[in-house]
Amino acid sequence: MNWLSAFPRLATITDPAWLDAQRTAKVYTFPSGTTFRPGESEPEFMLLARGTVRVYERAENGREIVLYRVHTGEMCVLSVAILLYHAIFTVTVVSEEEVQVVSIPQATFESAMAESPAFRMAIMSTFSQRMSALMRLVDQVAFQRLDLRLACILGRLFNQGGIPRLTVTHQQLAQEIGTTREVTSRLLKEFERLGYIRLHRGSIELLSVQGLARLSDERLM
Amino acid sequence: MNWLSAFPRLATITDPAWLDAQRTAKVYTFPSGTTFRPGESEPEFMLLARGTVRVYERAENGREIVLYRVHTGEMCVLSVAILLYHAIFTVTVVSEEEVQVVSIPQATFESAMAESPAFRMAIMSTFSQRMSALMRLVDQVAFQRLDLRLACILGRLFNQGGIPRLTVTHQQLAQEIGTTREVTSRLLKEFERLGYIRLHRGSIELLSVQGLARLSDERLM
DNA sequence: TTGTATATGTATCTTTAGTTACAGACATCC
DNA sequence: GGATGTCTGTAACTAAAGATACATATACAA
Repeated sequence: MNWLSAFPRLATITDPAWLDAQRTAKVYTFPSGTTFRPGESEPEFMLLARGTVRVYERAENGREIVLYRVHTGEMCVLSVAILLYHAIFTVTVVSEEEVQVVSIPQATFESAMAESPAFRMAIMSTFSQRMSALMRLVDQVAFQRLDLRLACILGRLFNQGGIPRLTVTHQQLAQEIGTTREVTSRLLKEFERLGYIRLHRGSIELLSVQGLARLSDERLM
Repeated sequence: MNWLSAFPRLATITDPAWLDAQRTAKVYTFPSGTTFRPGESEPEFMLLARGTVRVYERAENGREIVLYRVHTGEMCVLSVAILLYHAIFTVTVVSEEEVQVVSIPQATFESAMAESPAFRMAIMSTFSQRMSALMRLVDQVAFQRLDLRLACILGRLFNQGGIPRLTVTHQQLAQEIGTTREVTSRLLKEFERLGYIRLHRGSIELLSVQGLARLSDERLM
């Protein structure tokens, strides 16, 4: 049960049904860029032991918007909704790096849900967080201008990375916020003109945290 | 337990903990237009025994967008998220008609969650449905033009009503889809010009289902 | 070195949506 | 009837975002 260490919270749960479920788990490794279509394969409960996956919607014309990410140590609520309620999603899931996916079969997952209160709570907690994040996202997309949303994303990414240099293309940023590459380039250029960032091929350098923050902090992240 | 009849699914559950919770329930009646701020009052689990409430986000400038509605016989997942995880929401909830709200205190709700698998499943099912609806909403807002979204809403409302006459103001429709009254009026006028609807003061008459459908059916509801 | 693929820059134009600023219509309550 | 409030119509303007159409630039590989 090597993978368990990625899930500190779940690792403390000692209910027999959950321990049982652990034993039936299979661990798969997928390379970066693997796409998953929720509901296509045999439904199993999925957890992410390593890496990050991006959950996004894609429009007919190819534009995309990121709904949220699942990070190391998090659970996939989509798989829960599909398992328990045959929910249907139009989203795509793609790994952003090499990922280790833990997969637990329906039967033992359902036992764990039924018999382990702590496991249950962990699942529902994730549901609840995703819900509230999605609500905020609707608000942002409906009412926030693109430049502010872009500044937000940049701020968050710089923050996560820890270093003042982001390895990301304009296209990727566009797909993050649901617009096109050209629009993103235009906005980024404007940020550069204002002295907040410096643009390089394939990466962006942070010059002024304050500048970006002035834009994005006024609005909620 | 008069109110139970509004919840056919929950009424069939006979687990003692849930029966217990039922006994601790209080029923309140609120007039149309009552607004609730999730997280403001003492957290309790809420169900809607009668009426409809609208859950929406409001921007600083007053514009609003509807996230979803809770109808008679449905449960409020916001109250669950707040109860169990102290989740924070920026949404507003308002009754659209006189509503009967069933309120169950934290203690007995948690027992029911812990000890009644069927009750649990009902809750999680609602979570799962709201999640998938919110994801589609993000997609719509990000990629769908306003006229299509308006046509969708009109189609749905005409359908629900059953009659070819809708009692709704342009302002209300604007607040449904996150835009302003003027824009809505413009779009409606265009629909009228195309012969799909006829506009009256405070109501809209359906002339051509096909017309609206041609607009909205191409895209998913 | 010469392709080839990817990434970016940018100008121009169009479309969509939001804003401003009223005018007029209708409803209701004194 | 007159006052008041709500609802609708609409023109004119602005702003934001999307689309089009290339020109460069860089990286990497053959």
